[in-house]
Formats: sequence, structure tokens, C-alpha cells
Amino acid sequence: MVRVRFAPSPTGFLHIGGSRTALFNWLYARAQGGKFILRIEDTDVKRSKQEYLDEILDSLSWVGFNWDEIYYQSKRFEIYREVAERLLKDGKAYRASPLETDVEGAEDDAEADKKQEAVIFKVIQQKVSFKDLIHGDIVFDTGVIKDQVLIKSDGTPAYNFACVVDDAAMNINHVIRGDDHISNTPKQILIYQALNLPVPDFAHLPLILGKDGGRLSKRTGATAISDYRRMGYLPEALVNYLLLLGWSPGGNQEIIDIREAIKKFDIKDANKTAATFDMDKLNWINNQYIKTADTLELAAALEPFLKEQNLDVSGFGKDYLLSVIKLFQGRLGTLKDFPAWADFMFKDDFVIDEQAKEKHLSRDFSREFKLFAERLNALDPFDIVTIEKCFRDLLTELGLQSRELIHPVRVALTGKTIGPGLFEVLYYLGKERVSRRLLAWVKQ
RNA sequence: GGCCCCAUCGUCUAGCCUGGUCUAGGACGAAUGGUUCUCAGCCAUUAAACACCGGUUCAAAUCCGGUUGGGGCUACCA
Repeated sequence: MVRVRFAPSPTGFLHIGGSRTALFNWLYARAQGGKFILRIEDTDVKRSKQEYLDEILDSLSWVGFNWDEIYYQSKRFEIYREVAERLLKDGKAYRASPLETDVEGAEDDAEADKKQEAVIFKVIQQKVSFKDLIHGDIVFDTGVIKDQVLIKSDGTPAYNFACVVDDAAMNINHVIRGDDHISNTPKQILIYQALNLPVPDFAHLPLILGKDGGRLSKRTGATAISDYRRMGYLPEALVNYLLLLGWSPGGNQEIIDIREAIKKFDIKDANKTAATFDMDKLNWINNQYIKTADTLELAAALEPFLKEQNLDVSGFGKDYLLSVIKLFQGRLGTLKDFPAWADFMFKDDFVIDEQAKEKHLSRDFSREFKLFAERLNALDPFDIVTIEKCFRDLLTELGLQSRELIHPVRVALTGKTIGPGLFEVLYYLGKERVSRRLLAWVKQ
């Protein structure tokens, strides 16, 4: 059975690159009917923080990468020491005194006392080769690798050692991780061999680059998954985008449901070229998902954004809210856009775009607005069709082009130049609010 | 510096393994036009790539070698 793992370190938030690695591991496990194991690499006690751990677990749950088992390296220090002891006994490792600078640099004597001899692995010069599921055969000459620290002088295990001990103990048979670990692989294989443990298959995923071609960093855009959640991206959209970064379902398909992806995914089809993170395409995909989302579910997803931007919709019925969401659904790039774009549907002190006002309301529309308000108030079936007819009749009477009145009315009612069709806006706003807003522009 | 990885439109990619069907397909973005109401929505059109050099072959984006360029690693971080 396939057993894969994702091994984040709680020394920072879950970022884009990490979640893509998690996605490919998770997908592969689900595609193969295997297990997806989460291993928290919190051996660096000083840098590991609870808030980071919480954020990582939270983000993984949000994107839906459910794990079958979870382990914490900080609870397994005894195991690493025992294994190191074995290597020592076999003469494959040796002890070395703690680094002078380390002891001297210790905060106080108590800390210095805790320092003990480190355990170092003897690297023997040889050719190590492995078959990478994505890259094919890779060969290293270990002559260029220094002896490796197994247990540091503070008693905690070094990364490459804890990783091997755990992958073996947890029966991980496919190690799927970032390209940056390729050069760690020969070091780890040496340890597997010294321990007489079966070497797993490796698959090294290309890195995700920022716009500047370098590593994705805060400078080149948001990196934490939780940031994207806050910016108003749907988890399905983010996952779909991440999936397209290094893998393609073929057949010119861009939008792919996760269940369909599970059926089609194979780690062997992953690309080997680094990909640049492109916000524009993410936005487009997010819009594709928002557009086709169930309106009721969208309403729930929108809640935190309404709250955050202080847009109170409680005074309106559920049906009204859903209608308004439907009106905007097709043009939303992110959920965050909604409160900003639809504010006029829920309050009278909506934001007025000064440029729009300047462009369309600089001349006096008292006569037109007053007439239109009166006509609308008298409309009996007040529906989209009759509203449009009423408006167009008025245009004919006044001898105006539709655009000459539509834009001013839109700005007066919504404060914006962009938005849903005007007649729909009129219908959902209702007679009372429409005439109040129009008459506000009428000079007495 | 040493070692390793990578190389198709600006970006994500299809094609590469199993050379000919590729005057290289799709998507994002861009530009242009349309949408008897706006666009950041919708529709249409256009521009846009096989890094370079050599080899193998009747034939190379596809196979091989080199060059160049980019990236990673080179910690008692993970």
C-alpha cells in the first residue's frame, strides 16, 4: 500500500510551495488508495511555535487535505538517540565534542552543561544513485559530502537523520517533496544503507518561483495559504490552480474537479520545470469557481468578508441576499470584492466614486431624475421588463440616447460605473430606495 | 567555486518516452472590435514560443553531445 507523508516544520506559516507539495502527496495517496501521513518536524524547539502549528493544520484542513495519521518529531527524540546509538556501536558513526562557539555562546552555565558530544555519521566515498519518479536516474559521488551530524550536541536530531528514521519507522514508501531536497537524498540513502533499511522511491517536485524568477517570497506576493483565504479565494480554486502548476489533466482542460483529478493523477506525470506563480490566472480560476458556486454556499463563504468590511446585511431577508449575490456572482474576482461592489444594495451611505460622479453627474439631472422617480413610483407590475420599458419610453420622450441617462442613474444609485445591469439593480433596490436616491440629486 | 536539477508564446502548459500527422494546440494576460447600459462581465479576432551550436537520421520541438542561461544544495535550519 502506498504511504506518503507531508512533513512541515512549524517555524513558519504553510506557504504556497509547501501546500503544493502537500497536494501532490495527498492526491497520490488518494489516487492509489494509500495513506497520507502528516509529520510535524518540530525538532528545532526554539524556532517552533504553537501558532504556526495551528495555522498549518488549519490551512491544510481548509484546502481539504485530510491526513490519516499524524506524528510529532519532538515526541520521538528517544527513538533517534537509540538509533544513533546503534550506528555508534556498529562503528558507522562517531562522537565529537560540542562546538566551542556553541558552548561559549550559551546563555548561561546551565545551558552549557546540557551540551554533550554530538553523534556524527561517517560518510564513505562511493557512487550513490537513485531513480527519481519525476527526474529519472540521478547519480551522486559522496566524496563531495562531509560527514553528517546525526544528533546535535543539544541532544536533538539533525534533519536528514530524523527524516530517515521516521520515514522508515512510518513505512513511507514514496517520498514526494521539493526539488530543493535532491541533494539531501544521497545523504539520506547512505543512512538507510547503514541501518539496513529499505530505501523508498523518491519524487522531487519543481519549486514554485515568484514573479521575479526567484524564490516565492513575501516581497513577490502573499506566500501563506491563510493569506489567500483572507484575500477571498475559494479553497477549490486555489487547489485547482496549484494543481495546474506542474501537472496537466490533458485535453486542454483548465478547470478540474478534485475528484476527477484523483482519478487522473499520477505522480509520474508531474512536470520537472519550475513554475512561476501567476496571480492573474489564480484570479481567473477563482472567478470560474465563484461563478458556478452554489449561491447558498457562497453566502456562507461571504459572511466573514461582510463582517470584516462592516457591511450589515441582517436587515434584509435571506432571499434578497441570495438575489444580490446572484447578481454579482459572475463578475467577482475574489470574495473580498463583494462587500465593496455591492455595498449600495445594503446601505444608503455607500461609497461614491468621485471620478464617476465627475464624469456622469457634473451636469444637472433634476428634471430627468424627478420624472423617472415619479414614473417608477407609479409603475404597477414593478418588474425588470416594465422598468426597462418605462425607462426607454422616458428616453424617447426626452429625446435622449440611452447612455446619456443610464450612466448618471447608475452613479446616483450605486456610486459606481461598473456593476450588474441597471434594470436589475433598479428592481432589487425597489421603488422606495430608488426614488430616494434619485431625488437626493434633484435641486429644489 | 564544487555538486546537482532544469530549459516550448510574457506566464501556466499540450506535444517529447514510442522522431514524420507540429506552417507547434489550449488557457491566463495583452491588443483590437463587438455587446440599440457600464466592465474588472460576455463574444470574436490578432500578436506571441521549440535558448544556442553541433551530431544522428531521408526526416528532430521530439534522440545524443556541448555551450549559454536560470534554479537548488554546499549548517550541530528544516
